[in-house]
Amino acid sequence: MPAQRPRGVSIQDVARAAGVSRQTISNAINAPHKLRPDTLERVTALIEEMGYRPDQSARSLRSGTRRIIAYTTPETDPDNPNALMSGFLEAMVAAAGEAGYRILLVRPRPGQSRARALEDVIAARTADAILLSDVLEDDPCVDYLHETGFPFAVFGRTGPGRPQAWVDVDSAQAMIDLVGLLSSHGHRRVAYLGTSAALPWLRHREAGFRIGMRRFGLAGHEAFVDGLDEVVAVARDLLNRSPRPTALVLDDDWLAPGAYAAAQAEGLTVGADLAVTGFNDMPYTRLLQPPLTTVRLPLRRIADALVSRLLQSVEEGEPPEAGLLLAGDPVLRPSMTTVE
Amino acid sequence: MPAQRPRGVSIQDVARAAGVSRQTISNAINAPHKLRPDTLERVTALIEEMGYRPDQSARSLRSGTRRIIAYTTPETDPDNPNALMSGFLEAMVAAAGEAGYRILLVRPRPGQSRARALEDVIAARTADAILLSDVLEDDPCVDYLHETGFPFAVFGRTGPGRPQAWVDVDSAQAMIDLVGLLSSHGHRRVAYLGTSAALPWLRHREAGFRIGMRRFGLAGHEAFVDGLDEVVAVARDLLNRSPRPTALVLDDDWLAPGAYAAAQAEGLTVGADLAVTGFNDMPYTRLLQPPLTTVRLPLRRIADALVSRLLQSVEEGEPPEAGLLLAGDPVLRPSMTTVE
DNA sequence: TTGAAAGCGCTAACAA
DNA sequence: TTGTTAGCGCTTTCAA
Repeated sequence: MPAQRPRGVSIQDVARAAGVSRQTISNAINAPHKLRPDTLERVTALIEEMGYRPDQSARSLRSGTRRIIAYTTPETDPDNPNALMSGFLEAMVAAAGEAGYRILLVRPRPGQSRARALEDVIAARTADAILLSDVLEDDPCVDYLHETGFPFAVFGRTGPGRPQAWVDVDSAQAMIDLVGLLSSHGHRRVAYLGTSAALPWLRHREAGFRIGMRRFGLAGHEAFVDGLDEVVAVARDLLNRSPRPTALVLDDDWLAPGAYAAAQAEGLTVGADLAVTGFNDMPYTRLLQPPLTTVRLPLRRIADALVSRLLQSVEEGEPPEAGLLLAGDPVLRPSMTTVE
Repeated sequence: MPAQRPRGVSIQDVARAAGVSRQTISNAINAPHKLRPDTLERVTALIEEMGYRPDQSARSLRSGTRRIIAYTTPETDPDNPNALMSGFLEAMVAAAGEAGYRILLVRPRPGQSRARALEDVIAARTADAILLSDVLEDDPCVDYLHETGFPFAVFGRTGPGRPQAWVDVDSAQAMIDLVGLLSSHGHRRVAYLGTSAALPWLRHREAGFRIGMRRFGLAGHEAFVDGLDEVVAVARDLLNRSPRPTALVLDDDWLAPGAYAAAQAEGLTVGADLAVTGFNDMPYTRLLQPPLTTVRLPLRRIADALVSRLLQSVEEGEPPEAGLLLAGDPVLRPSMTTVE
């Protein structure tokens, strides 16, 4: 039996204290220009003094708007918490906050599909818009949301012929740039170490690597790891191909400690005999010795773009017509080397 | 001018379709035992079929309960995003979800104090309870929340003589255990590398280290770094004291890559000539070569405890009387060595 | 520029 | 066991 929490000051209380109608108080907050300056000032002072804030629920019920963006948090493998999430969320909270929105974390209950959780959010009018990330190419959530017409946006990509309410990093181009950077540092033999999971963003990076290699006329090999334990062995194997590569491109920063260990085991010094590059600019990459050259995702710009699309959908009722691809920024650090 | 989003099916619609009153529909959802089985079944089927979900705002307005926990996200230094946050949030979302609550991320607006942001949450009746983390010992938010009587809980600690609605890791004990572990592996000379920031949890770890050193009769030195760039130099200096320490205890995993590099620069092999231990069990510690011995925080148990305290406050109106200290789990990995 | 009336969708309290 | 009534606090609409 939840105790009935004492309710705070209501619009009525303030109105009585000010000797005006409730409507005047409401206007002071929602449409200040409608009040005479002196009334406005008096009322505003009183609102501040009494600590009045409109009740969120009442306001939402009446106006039909919640000022909340629901974000379905991807279920993270506890072994590999998506460290990126904290940076992305961070950016989303900031971007949404500036627009007067807050982020509500929604997790499907055990056994419940993500689409079903979203259905709950929509039907219960919990949020004004929904944000998705970590979607697969044919994710049913995207179609479901599109059908309902509910405002949503995706961090990631959706295939052609599907709703294009997404914002993503141009991973392929970033990878091409990285290969170009290696080429301009004199590298000719470059190996690629990737993660074997069939995740869209990983495949885009790989594709970018291949394009870059062709474009800059470089030679190399690719190898993929399935899990933590394989990293060092597979990297060593890659470093032993002949002719030996002078650079090792990783599809994710998380592989870097393994790559560094492999180099050491092969008697190579990263940053001198071997260049290594990563992807994502995780915080710890700057602490590796030598610090890792990698690609930084423009999280804040991504978040801003997502929020602006979301709000456009909410306010105009029109979903965005095209996806938005933002450039990643290569970050040059000492793990890069120059080859004569 | 926000478009008036079409409202979905209401309780009225379902009631009409079922030929019963609204109250019966409400009861089917909130107090099923009050209905005759056949009525319940009929109504439930109809609810499912029509996709009816009670409007969150209307429900909240009427019942005074929001089923939301507000979490003020600490403002993260973009240079050092608290990678822990994602793991903690993850656990909180899961724990709260099981209790039927969701997490709302609240960030003070620029220039706004955290206490002020909390005041907004309370006055606007946005949430049923508030969760704080990263509080300092004399954090004004804690006193403010205590005075208001609003349900809240803290991940971290508050000083004696202050509200005790907190759950924390017993960092000191974990550190003592770690030193004990080193002692039992034959180590006699152990160095401590810490972060100089005056954060409570770091000071607890340091205190635990000292207690452990005394208790096990070990000798050693302490040194502190102020930033990223100092790590390797300070660690090398520590390794050069004579007699040379056989183990290096870090107050946080983030120092580990620097410690490994320092060892290498000194011609030492971590896991053979030198033991290194960390704190927090960040995901990448398992990828270091050798994988790092560290302390895992029981995030899920912390989250469960926080949620249960929060709900107790909400439901009984009684704040918890004592803090709860949970044990951290030392995780033994190959960076530990045995000394003859 | 201000005020009065209506009602958003729901559930608590009570009546049948 | 079910239905009726009232009203949570606010904003929209319309009238003064």
